[in-house]
Amino acid sequence: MEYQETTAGQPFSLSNVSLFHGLPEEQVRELTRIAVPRLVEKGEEIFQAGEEARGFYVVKSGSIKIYRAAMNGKEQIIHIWSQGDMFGEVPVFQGTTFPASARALQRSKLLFFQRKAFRSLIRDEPDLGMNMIALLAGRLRLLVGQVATLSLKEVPQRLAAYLLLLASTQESDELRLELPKGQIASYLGTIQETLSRTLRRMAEQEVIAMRGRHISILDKSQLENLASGQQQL
Amino acid sequence: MEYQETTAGQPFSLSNVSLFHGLPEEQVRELTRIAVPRLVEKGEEIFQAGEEARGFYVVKSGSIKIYRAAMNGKEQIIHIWSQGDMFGEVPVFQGTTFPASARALQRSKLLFFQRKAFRSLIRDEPDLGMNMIALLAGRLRLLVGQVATLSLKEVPQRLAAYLLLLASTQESDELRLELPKGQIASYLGTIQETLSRTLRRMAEQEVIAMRGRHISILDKSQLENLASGQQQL
DNA sequence: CGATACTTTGAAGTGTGTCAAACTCTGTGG
DNA sequence: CCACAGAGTTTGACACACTTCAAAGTATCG
Repeated sequence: MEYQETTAGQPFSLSNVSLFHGLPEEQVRELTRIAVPRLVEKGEEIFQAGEEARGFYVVKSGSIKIYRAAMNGKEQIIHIWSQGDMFGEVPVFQGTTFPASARALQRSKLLFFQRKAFRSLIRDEPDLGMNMIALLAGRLRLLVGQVATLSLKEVPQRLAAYLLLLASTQESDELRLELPKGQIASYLGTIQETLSRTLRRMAEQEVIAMRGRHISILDKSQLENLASGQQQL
Repeated sequence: MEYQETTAGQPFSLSNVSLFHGLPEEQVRELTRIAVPRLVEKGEEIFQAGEEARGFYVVKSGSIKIYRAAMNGKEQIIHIWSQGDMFGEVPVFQGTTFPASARALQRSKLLFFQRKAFRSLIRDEPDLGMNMIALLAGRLRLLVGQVATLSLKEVPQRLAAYLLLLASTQESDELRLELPKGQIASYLGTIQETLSRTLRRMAEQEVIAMRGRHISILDKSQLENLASGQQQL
């Protein structure tokens, strides 16, 4: 029996992975040859920050969190990747260890690419190199935004921005939170309790309505004002 | 009369720039041909976050801060670059606008590389592409660290880590702060007053001694414990 | 249906930001 | 070389956003 992903199994092919986009058929076959499948269970650790890396991953299905943990138990989620995204690529090109840890948020299928094999592919295929550069640049943009957000914005602003992001991703003002709220808090750089209280305040002011993991955006323009800091909660 | 930089004019050549490291003589000449020199005064704005980019820069001398500003006047310094570093490269490869702003911390000489010209060079020279990938990966590592630091560590921990970084860079336990303390605060994700108070507490506990912009590390192991969070201030 | 994971709420504590004022360097021009 | 202006720094009193700790409540899944 085939494994069933929580996220309905959209068709996956290597040529849909943006890292491999536009590559000639022949190169994609070569990539298929060197890719090593790996199945990880929900909650399973994939690698830890500081660990020596032997290669990187592409997500075939499921979702993976990239995070850093402090000794006091708090953790900061750096990013959440799902189908078609790569992760763990930094030590393929710079240094030897992973800068952050990775853990499966649900049962996920991964493809592992060995450092050496991949580097030799990239040498022969300039387009693959350019794809990689564009992806890394995009991640820099994201991370610069994250640094600024964490340091310059307060929790209500960050949460508002996050809800608007979800709305634009899901193309609807009726949102379904795909993650437990504790994980969302960790992504926003805060804790569960604070997130809960902030959501309640937003609901009290009728910016949103909330029933469990379902959130309705009632007043989008106010949410936008909150996100940009023009307005206080 | 030649312009005099505050940082004594170390010799500069394109082949010392890590982006261009290991390139054949011929390519370096081509780079020299397309590079446009630009002189910026202390405090001068080079570009703003959100602005359309036409290319990126390499620092020939001086120093440049990359930062994001909030409407309330607070700013977060993302990085400070000096001789041999590139900056503003993200929109060359992804998107069209700068993710952050850039301003000269002192009179600086820059080299500007036009987006289109550079992209055509990189297509012909795989080594240049690999250098770029390695540099971008290194920046991702830095930024991941910064996100984690801002969210997981308190000001004393961040400051301790910063002082240790300075000590290792300057290869001495007698430090000189190259920046005004307000700028350092902005880099650490806090404000001048808090930085001042934290430094005083460190001095009171005889972890450091401070005279103006000169700081002596008195107890390095305690500073390391502070940085790792094993110890409180 | 029961166990476990997740979420909410309250009360109290703490680190950091804000505002305002005084103080101290630093470099420049007289 | 001194005086001065402006930038940079320190300090205090206060406010407040956020975390911590603890407990109860609610979903969720096998």
